[in-house]
Amino acid sequence: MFPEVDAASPLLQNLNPEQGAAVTLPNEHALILAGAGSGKTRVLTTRIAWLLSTGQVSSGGILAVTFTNKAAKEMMTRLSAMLPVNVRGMWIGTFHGLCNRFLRAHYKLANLPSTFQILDTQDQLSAIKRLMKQHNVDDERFPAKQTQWFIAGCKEDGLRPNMVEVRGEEDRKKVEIYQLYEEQCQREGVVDFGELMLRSYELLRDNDPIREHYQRRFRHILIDEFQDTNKLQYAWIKMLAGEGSSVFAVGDDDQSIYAFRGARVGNMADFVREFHVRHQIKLEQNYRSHSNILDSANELISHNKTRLGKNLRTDAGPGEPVRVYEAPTDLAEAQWMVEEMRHLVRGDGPEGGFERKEIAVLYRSNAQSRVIETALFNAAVPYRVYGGLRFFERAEIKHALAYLRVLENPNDDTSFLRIVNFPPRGIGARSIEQLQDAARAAGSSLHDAVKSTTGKAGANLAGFVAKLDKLREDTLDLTLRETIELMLQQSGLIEHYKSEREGGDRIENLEELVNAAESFVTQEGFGRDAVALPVDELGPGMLRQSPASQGLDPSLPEVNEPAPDYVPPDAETGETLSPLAAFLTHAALESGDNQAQAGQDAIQLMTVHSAKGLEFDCVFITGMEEGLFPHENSMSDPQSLEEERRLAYVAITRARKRLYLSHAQTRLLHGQTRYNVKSRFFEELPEGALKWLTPKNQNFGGSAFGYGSGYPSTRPAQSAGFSRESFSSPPVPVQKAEPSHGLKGGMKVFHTKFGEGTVVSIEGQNEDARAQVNFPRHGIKWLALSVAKLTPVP
DNA sequence: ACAAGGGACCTTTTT
DNA sequence: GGTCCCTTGT
Repeated sequence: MFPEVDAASPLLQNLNPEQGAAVTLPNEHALILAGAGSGKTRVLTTRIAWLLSTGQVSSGGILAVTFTNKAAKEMMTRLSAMLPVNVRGMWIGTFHGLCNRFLRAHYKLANLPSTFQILDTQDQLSAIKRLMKQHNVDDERFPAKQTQWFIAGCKEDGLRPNMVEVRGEEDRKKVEIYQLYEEQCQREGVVDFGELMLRSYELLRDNDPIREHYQRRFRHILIDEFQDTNKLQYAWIKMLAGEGSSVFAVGDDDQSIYAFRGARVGNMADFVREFHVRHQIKLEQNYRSHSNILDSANELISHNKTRLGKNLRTDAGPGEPVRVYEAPTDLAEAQWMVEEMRHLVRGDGPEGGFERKEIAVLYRSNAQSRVIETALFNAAVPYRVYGGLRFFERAEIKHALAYLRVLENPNDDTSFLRIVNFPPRGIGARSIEQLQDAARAAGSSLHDAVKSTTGKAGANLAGFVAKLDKLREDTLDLTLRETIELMLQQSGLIEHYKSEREGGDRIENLEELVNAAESFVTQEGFGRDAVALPVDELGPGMLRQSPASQGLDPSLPEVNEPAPDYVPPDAETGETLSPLAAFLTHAALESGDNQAQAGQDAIQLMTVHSAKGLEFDCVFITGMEEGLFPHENSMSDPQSLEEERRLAYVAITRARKRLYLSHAQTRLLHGQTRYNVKSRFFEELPEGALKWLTPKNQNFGGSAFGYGSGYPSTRPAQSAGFSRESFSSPPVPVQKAEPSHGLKGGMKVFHTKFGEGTVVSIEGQNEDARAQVNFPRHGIKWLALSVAKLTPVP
């Protein structure tokens, strides 16, 4: 009688055999190795749809976890297109979003106030700085950034202060700060991102009825991007997986690029071992790229030693070769690219015209985007840069949110400090110090300590708090929109930015905040993630889903699941958050879209990291140079070098039809000209799939310093002639004798470490070039020009 | 109290 | 080169 394959067969129609096998696996733990472009999201969503439509589980019995809000949304959208199911009520979301939901439902058991707010990375850093100042921690020896990294790292490993191994004085101090930080957060009723995970995990671990309840409830746990899970997330999954649950983990070890933030690829192997996984399926059929691109990716990644092993294949045919370009400078690289793009967009090549939004420029680090932006800007080509500040991270928005947070929770000292003198109202550092002393003495929040302050400073502070308290009262009966509007007026934010010269954009953003709140309340049905679970969602009503009663397609089968014998106490109240609190949570968990002009047809610029999961017809990977890609900080350690290689693999597999790899001989970085050798990754690509647009080992004539004094914005584009095969003409003509570094004996040069010196002699060519330089203070040195930072001094 | 200027810093990023 | 943070000057 089960599974009802007939009912589900339309779902399976367009799947290849491996995908179909993955979707219809029995109710046991499974690991799906899903290569780039192999239809991973499709398999995940179809698996859920298949489980539901064959009556193996009700929608309440599914837990599906992703890393990003975008991925979670995508999953819900696709799922609701496949089945008439209420995805909003389902437990589909990000790790942090779901943990938030869980903690909201059980805030008492988790020892949190019902109004707890979430600290983002910025908030966390300022909280740590404040704490360190208060306890006179030497910020030379313990930089706040490093402390933040330490605390986040501990939490990712599931370690509370008392569990951290202490080896030496340094460690002891760090742990002490960690301890103090925890106490501060608890006092203020705030949690950071790591805390959302850790506290959820601990509640599951320590509370048997709760754990057993959720274990019984979630029959199927599906994890996306499993290679990116950290130690704590893996432990959390283990807690939730009970006797009868099946964990369906989907991931790609070759795309693991987040080790630096705690991701453990090893979780995949651990999962297979600890869960006794019997079903492993590889999805190797790629539906994205032509084979020259895929062969390049396969060949490159085969140089990694630690792999589970996987080879992508395609039916799409070889397609075009991967084009490789070498430029004399980063500026020339950018200009060549812009010229190439113009042809691509116009479509005067063998391929038809490409849309601009189907062309992406990828780079290893954000600093590289500037030259490219300059070139695009000068050529009047529309472009869009990903990354950077997002909406809810902008200063003016953070200020506005801080006002709202203090309304919601007066004990939130981080927010209080952010706004106590913003806009300026005569409360300076001295007053704030006094207030902090008073608060510490009384063991209270800053807000509550105000009443015990005296004098002129006290009067100012009292005035501020009175204003806040009045605003809180006045907004009690208002809608979210009205609350925000009143706050914007009363806080003086609008007025302050009006008087500022550059304040126009900021005011626009603040107005946009009102819109964001409005659409949050209406469209978003205000905050799936932020609302505590209504009791029926945990009760029998949810577990014995009755599709008809929800207005759903009655063909979804009834599921016979045991009614829960236990309902968690917290959930009984059916308590929900105020719209304001819900909105604040939303703001913290979903930092908002990157940029406004999303719909525009523009060239896409982003780091390789942010390109993960995306695909484009045409991809330029720029700055393929030693020290940049692979990054210099990752070159010495074999492990991180492998991660760099995976990063390159991710970059290559973004391209559907056309791929360019480029590098420059010299590059202006941090205000210094650097001589870079082309990336070792070029040697790891199949020669047959490549097409060198520039001679493979050429030597550029002319001075590399020709542009050193500043970027001439109107440098003539190099590409005049355009051949049918490739749009590019050879770059700067090879002129002859003068070597690429442009150094000559007798020249005065500047070195960052050794200062000014005189070139004595030069030896070797290109990457081997070395110069003998006489430094008055350090003597005569031999310097490898590909490494040393030498700038000519006029 | 606050604005303007000097100096160190500088992978990758989501939540 | 650009940003953030701290110091200095009014």
